[in-house]
Amino acid sequence: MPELPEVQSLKEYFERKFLGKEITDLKVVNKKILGNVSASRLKEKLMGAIFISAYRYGKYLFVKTSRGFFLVFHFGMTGSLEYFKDENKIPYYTRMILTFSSGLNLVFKCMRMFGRIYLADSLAGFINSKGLGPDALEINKSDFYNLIRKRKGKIKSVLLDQSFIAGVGNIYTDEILFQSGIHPETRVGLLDKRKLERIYNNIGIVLGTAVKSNAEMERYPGFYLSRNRNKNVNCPKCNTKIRRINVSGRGTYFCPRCQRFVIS
DNA sequence: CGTGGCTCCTGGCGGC
DNA sequence: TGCCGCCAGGAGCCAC
Repeated sequence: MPELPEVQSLKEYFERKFLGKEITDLKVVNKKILGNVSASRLKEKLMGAIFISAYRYGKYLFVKTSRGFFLVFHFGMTGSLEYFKDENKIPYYTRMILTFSSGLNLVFKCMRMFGRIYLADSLAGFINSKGLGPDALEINKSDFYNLIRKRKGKIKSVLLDQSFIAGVGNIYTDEILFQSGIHPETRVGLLDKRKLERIYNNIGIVLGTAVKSNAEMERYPGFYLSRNRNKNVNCPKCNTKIRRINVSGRGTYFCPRCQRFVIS
């Protein structure tokens, strides 16, 4: 589930906790989480290094080291960061442990093993190698129009595509389309400029609201659909029963009254 | 080349 | 009670 807002709050967590301390040990608990680097090479590169700054792009967290290269986290569906001090209190699903000179241990945890850790020499090079589009909070309106005009298919599939814009996942796509009053299966070619503008604005508003709420759903406004995902509740705006369908293989929630299907 | 569908992965949960 | 199958969902891969 870590989409842009969750990764932003992990970035801020990383900045508060793990910058400026020397790395004294590294244990890869499960090698499956390694993307483009072996456990031995990762250890060799990181031992003695210091994390000096953190960046987020899309759903990726980049941490710059004192040696110039970056450690990159991708959290997949269930990835997260935690720390422990007491060896007896290692979190569940710990896949990698980084120990600092302060005695603090940083944990990359990931129940479903979709998360990955990479090394990168540059931000631009890594972003390019993944084929990521512009960050969802950085793209300007005219670029958004120009890029979406080149796309076909359903609006939800396009918003989910990280090569279109980076950072929006399943839950926030549903929220953006709910707040925009647009059916998730609407073909993008059928969206007029007014509707595209509504979607563009809601990308910024929904993600911005989530970031400000530290990605804690219970703090989202009452008229947000994502607060009650999976809970079989009615539409917070019109009290119609929320429907669940499949769009590009993803569970999709929408209000059939607020988000009417458009037929060509 | 763009798009859609399948697959990976583990655990929670509903149904029988 | 215990087991089966579905669902969760980010993204890589492949077929068309």
